Amino acid sequence: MSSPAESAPTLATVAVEAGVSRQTVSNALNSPELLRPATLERVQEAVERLGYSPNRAARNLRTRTSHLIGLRVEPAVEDSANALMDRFLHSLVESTRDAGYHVLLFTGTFTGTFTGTFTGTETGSDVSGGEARLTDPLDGYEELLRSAAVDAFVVTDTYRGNPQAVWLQQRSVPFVAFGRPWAEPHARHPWVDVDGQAGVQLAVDHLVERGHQRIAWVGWHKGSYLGEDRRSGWTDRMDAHELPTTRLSARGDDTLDFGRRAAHALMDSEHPTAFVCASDTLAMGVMRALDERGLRAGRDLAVVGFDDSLAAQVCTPGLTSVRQPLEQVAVEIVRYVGDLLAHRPIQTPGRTLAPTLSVRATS
Amino acid sequence: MSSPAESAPTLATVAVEAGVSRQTVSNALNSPELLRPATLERVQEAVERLGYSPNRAARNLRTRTSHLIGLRVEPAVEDSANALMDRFLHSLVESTRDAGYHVLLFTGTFTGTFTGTFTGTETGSDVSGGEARLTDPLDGYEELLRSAAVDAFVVTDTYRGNPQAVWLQQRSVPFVAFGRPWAEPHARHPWVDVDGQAGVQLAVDHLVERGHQRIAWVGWHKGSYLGEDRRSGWTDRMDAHELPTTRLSARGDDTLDFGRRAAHALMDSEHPTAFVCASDTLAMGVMRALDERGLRAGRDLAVVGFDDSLAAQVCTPGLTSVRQPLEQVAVEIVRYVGDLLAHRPIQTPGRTLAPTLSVRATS
DNA sequence: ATGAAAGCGCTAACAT
DNA sequence: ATGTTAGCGCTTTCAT
Repeated sequence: MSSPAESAPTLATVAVEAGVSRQTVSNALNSPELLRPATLERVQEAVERLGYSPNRAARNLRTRTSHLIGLRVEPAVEDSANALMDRFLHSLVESTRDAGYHVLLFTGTFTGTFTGTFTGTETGSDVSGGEARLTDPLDGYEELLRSAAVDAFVVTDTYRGNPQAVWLQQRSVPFVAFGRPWAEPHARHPWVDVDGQAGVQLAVDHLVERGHQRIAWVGWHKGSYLGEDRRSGWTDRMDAHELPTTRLSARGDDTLDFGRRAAHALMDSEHPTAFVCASDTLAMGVMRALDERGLRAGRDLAVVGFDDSLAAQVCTPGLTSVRQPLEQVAVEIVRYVGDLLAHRPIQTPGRTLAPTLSVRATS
Repeated sequence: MSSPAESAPTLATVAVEAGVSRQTVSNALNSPELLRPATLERVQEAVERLGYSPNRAARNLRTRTSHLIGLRVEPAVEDSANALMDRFLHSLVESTRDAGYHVLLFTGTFTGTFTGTFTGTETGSDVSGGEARLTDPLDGYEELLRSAAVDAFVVTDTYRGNPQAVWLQQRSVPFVAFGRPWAEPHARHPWVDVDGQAGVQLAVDHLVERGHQRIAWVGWHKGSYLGEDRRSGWTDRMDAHELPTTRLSARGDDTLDFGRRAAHALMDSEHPTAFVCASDTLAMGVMRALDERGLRAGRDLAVVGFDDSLAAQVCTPGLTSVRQPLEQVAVEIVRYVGDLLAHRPIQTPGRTLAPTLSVRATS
C-alpha cells in the first residue's frame, strides 16, 4: 500500500526481509512465545517496515474460520419508535472487535407483502401499522454457513417465537440468541435476554411511589411471549401493591395508532391516572391521545414506555422509559460466541440482564 | 450440513457425484454457458443433492476478492433524533446483496473523551450535548484493506470535512462516500449526496404557502459545510420570496438544548411564526421551547425538521421534516462500488439526490 | 465442451 | 527455536 504499484507483501516477503523462514514469521504472529526475543523483534520490524497484514482469505482457508459473525438485519420499521438496533449494533461491533471478530450483515429476501394485522409466528414480518414485508426467517443463514463465510450467528428476532432457533440448532449451527427461547423451554443454545418483567416492575413501583393507584397496561397481543413477560411485571406489582388491574389492560398491535385508541378507550371508561406501555411506540400513541383530550403527560397523567428510544429522549415532554442494557447484552453475546467457537462447555445456557428506568417528565 | 458428522462437500465431492471433473463443476457455477445443457443439469442436481456452496475463503484467495464492503459504524448518539443509520444500513445491505456483496461492519478504537463544544474537523467525534468519544477517523481502514478483508469501503461521515477521503484516495483505496467532498472540491472519488439546500427550499416554500413570513433558521455552526448548504436553502428562498432573514438565524451545536435556547432567544426578540431547522434534534428543541411557553407547534407556530427521524414521525404533534432518499442513496453507492471494482470508468464522480418533505402536524 | 496442472498465502504437522 | 513439507478449496491457464 505504501507504493500503489507494488503488490501487497506476503509472509515470504517478510521472511526474506527479516532473514528467517516463512514459518517463523507465521509463528511471530500467532505464537510469539515460540521465538527467541531477538528474532521476534527482527520479524516485527520487518512487518512494520513492509506494512504487512496477513491475508485473510489464505488464513481463513487454512484455519477453516472466518472470524466473522453474521447478523441478519430486518428493515427499519417506519412510524415506530423502535430504534434499538443502532445502539445494539454498535455495541456488538465493538464487542466483536475486542474478541478479534467482525460483524457481517446480511438480509433476507422478501417473499411478499402483507397487509392487515400480524398474528402468526411462522414468518418474520415487519408491521408498520398496516403494510409489512414478509421474509423467510431462515433465508440467508444456510448459504453463509455452508460457504464458511461466517463462524457463527447472532440471532436477534427470536421474540416472534424464533423458528430460527429450532432450525439452527438442528443443523448444529453455532449461534447466540438475543432473546429467550420462549416457545422451546428445552432449547439448549446460548442466549442473552433482558428481563422485561423486571423492567415493568421498575416502572410500576416508580408510579406507585408517585402516588398513582389506577395504572393501566397498554401492550401487545396475548400471543406475544415478550409482551406477556412485560405485562406480568405489571400484574405482579399491581397485585403486590393491592391495586386493581381489572379492565385496566389493553392488548393490540405495536403501533402508535393502537396505543392512541387504547388510551382513549381506557380513559373513557376506567379513568386511569397512569399508563405503562410495552413499547415506546405505544407510549407515543398514548401521548397522542392525551394531547387530543387537552391533557398533558406528566401533569395530568403519567406515561411510561419501554426501550428508551431516541424518540423518548427528545420528545416533549420527555418520556420516562425502561432502558435495556444493550451494551452489556452485546458483551455477553460475544462471550458466548467465544465459548461456542472455542468449544468450551456452556455452563449456563442463558443469561438475563436487568434493565433500568430512565425517568423523564412524563412521570 | 445435512448430516452433522460429514464435513462440507467440496468441488471434488460434487464432481464425483456428477461424474465430471472438478473444473467442470467450477464452470457450471461461474460460466454455465460453457457447459452442454445436459452436463450442466447433471452438475446442478449434484450441487442441490449435496447442498454444496463454494467455500468463500478458497474462492477469495484465488480471485483476490472478498465480495465484502466495509462500513465503519460510529456510536449511536444519545439524546439526538439522528436515527438515519438504521434506515441507511438496511438499504445498503439490501443493495449490496443484490450486487453479490455483503457488508462488513467495523469500528474505530477510542482514543479519548472530549467534553465541551465540538469545532474541529481533524478527528471524528460524536457530540451528544456535552461528552463525546473521540476516534481516529482512519482507524480500521488500513488493516482491513491490507489483509484483503474487504474489496471497498463505504464512507459515511464525510460531513465533518472528511479527512478519510484524502487519505483513502492517496492510498488508492476503493471507496464511495455518502456525502460530498466539501473541503476538497477537486477530489475525484465517487460520492452520493442528498441536496440539503433543495430540502430546505422545499420546507421554506411549504411554509410560505401556508402564509408564513417571518421564518427563522436554527442550524449548525458556520464551520459545518453541511449546515451551510442547508442554510443556503433558507436564505435563497427567503430572498426569492422577498422575506426578511436579518436576525432570524441561529447557529450552534446539534443538540436539543441548543434548539431550545435558540428558539427562546428568537421568540423573545424577533417574533418568528415558523422555524426551519437543520436537524430533527434541533426541531425537537424548538418544540420543547414552544411547550415551555404554552405554545403549540402547528397551531401557534410552525416547525420543520430535517431527517424525518422516527422521533419526528411518532412525537406529538407529528413533526414536518425533510426526508432523505436513503434507499436510493444506497442503490447509487453500490452502483459506484460496482463500477469501481470492475474498473469501469466513473463517468460522473458524484451524484446528488433530491429529498422530499414529509408534512405532518407542525406545519 | 471437458480435463489436467499449477498456485493463490497461509498454518499444521513434523523434522531438525 | 527454526526450517521443511504439504495441502486447505478454489479458479486460471492451457491442452485436448
